[in-house]
Amino acid sequence: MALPFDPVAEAERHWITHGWVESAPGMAAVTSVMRAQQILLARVEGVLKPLGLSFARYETLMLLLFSASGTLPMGVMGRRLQVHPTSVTNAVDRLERDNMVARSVHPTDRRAVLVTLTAQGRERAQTATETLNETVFQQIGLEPKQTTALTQTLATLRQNSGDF
Amino acid sequence: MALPFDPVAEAERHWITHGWVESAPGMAAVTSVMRAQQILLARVEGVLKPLGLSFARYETLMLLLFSASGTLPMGVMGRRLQVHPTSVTNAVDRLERDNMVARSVHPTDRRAVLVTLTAQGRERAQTATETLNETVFQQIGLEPKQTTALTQTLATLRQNSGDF
DNA sequence: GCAAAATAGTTGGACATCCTAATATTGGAA
DNA sequence: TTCCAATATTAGGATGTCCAACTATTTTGC
Repeated sequence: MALPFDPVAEAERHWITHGWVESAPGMAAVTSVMRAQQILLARVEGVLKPLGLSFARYETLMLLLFSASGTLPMGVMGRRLQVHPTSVTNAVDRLERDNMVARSVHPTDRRAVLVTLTAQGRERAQTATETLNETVFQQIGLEPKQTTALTQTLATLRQNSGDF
Repeated sequence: MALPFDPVAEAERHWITHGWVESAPGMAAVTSVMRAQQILLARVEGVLKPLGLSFARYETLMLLLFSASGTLPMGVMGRRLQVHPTSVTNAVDRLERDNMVARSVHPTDRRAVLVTLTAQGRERAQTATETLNETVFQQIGLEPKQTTALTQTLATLRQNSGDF
């Protein structure tokens, strides 16, 4: 038996009690997203940690894995992942240190740095993905219909926030 | 016209291409939650930063605001907020330095530390909430029905993950 | 052509968060 | 009483984010 106590629902009741009725549903939704992210991130990182990866670095590897040549400029990666340039530098530093990617100079623009997936990085990305698929993505705690509905609703939210 | 490019949808296509069909919906849902959280957190922290608050410290203040006496032991706060004891210590350190809360010794259990909301902290929490309500919670980018559906779906996910 | 502006990436510093481990104090149970 | 559990703090390490400044390179505009 679970605890008879949902922090989000309780916060929503407090919001209504304080007269913030119109904001209560939005607050509950935002708080729910925050908690769900915390739960899912913990599960994902629990899988990745033994493999020497964080979620940020895993995303970086997968971006390269999905690119045709396994090579992308730093700037492109930052924009695709929607993170600060320094975060890309940081992630690539660690991945390079662990021999999962390699840096090289862009042939026609010597300001740019190309990042290439190594064989080891490719293998690690695939191993991580298989484990994530089995232990997290195939059992996120929702029925198939709810899962797709969640993705669609969040797509609307993201689109209305200018995410794409 | 928005960009014709949703990173989540693209990742889902890649998943299917690689034969990870059964995991694709879950991956899309998890990635969507991650991105949505990033977007919402940025909006919330944009409001809170000028007020000298982070989201974690805001949640700490609200927890005290909603308690009957405005006073709670550290341990209770950590469990309610689901964060590590050291994070509570850190948050309370900052809030106490800014005179928004005060520490005191528990009258009957001298191991425990009580945290009390100050008048200034109460005022700051209310100001922050009013701004958040107007600029974030009342316009999260979803219709009312979608908003409540999102909250409910995430409640199911959280419950199935043992969140409550 | 050449100086100025823009771009790509890195660096160092400041912060926030989480974790682990160790510590001091206190409370409760055998 | 003695041992074990609980409460909170501290210190140190790892991660990630953001900002400002910096180098190197490329592009732009006169």
